[in-house]
Amino acid sequence: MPEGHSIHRIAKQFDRNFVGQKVTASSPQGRFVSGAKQLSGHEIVEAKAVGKNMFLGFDHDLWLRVHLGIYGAWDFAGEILADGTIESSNGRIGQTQQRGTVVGAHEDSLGSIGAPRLTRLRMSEQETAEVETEPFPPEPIGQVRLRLLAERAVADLRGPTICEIRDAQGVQEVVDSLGPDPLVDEGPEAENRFALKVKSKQTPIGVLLMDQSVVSGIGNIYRAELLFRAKLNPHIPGKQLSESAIRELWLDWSRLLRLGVETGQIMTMDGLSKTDYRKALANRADRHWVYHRTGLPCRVCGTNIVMEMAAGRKLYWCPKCQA
DNA sequence: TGCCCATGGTAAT
DNA sequence: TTACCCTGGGCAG
Repeated sequence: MPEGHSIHRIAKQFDRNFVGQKVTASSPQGRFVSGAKQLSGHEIVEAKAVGKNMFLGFDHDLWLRVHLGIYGAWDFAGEILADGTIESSNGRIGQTQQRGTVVGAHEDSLGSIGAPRLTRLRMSEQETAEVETEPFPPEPIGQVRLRLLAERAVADLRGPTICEIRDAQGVQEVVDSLGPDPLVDEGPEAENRFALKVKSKQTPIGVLLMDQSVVSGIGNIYRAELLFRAKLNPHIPGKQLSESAIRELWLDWSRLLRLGVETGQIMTMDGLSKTDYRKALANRADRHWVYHRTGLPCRVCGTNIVMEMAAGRKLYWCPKCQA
């Protein structure tokens, strides 16, 4: 269920621990045997994310395209470097109530990028890390579609919607079909592309934001939160939005995506006190303005948050703030 | 233990 | 619009 920020974090993870290495590829589950055979023995030369797609480049013009869909996840194990920016000011990471999050002696290995530690790291819509005690490489857990085994690190892919081999041109075709991603397409050109597209559509903005050919990486949480932050009624057709409102949406998405990549969380509430911010990082229920808050009072005006289906997904919004 | 739900997307209807 | 893919967590029983 990861939105764009998670995919960028996963690509970074590959960049840190796999780029420059030859891997042995296999499909323990048996559903990607031929693909794994093609990749096996090749060196990973690049990892990049565009929206919710991740592309791993191998030598000899081999590319792996992975889309995690709603269930997918990557499990990393071995001597891997993890990104510790979710560390909060009191030096602790994550929340001890949440199963599998980082605790105790392991904290410092995630607090900064330093010497590799033996770790197991699960990257999906949430991230969990723990000290690995098994011998390396560990037995695959669950239905592993693809295992990429390097000398000291291993990555297991489970439950993806898409897992396929392409060449560079095939990758470009996918990228061309996607709307701009603020972390890939920086600068005014990307913003213009987004604005032009939105301005040309009669479709409600609440639907457009979920359309990956309009803008990349926004999922159901970011959609609801972006609209609330912009005080926009989700039903307004794209072409009826003011130019400045559209550009502000793009800028806000850029901000939130960067923050999400930094923290590993979909953090959409700003202006919080340090205490509240820590609470929000630790507790999903305190993290959003409207998402998943049907019937609860709006955090700004007290009006009950409503829910309706839009683009086949649940959309949450405040009828007063977003009138 | 077994259901329901989920931060996606596609194909069939 | 609906069904389905496919996995795991939460929660009712």
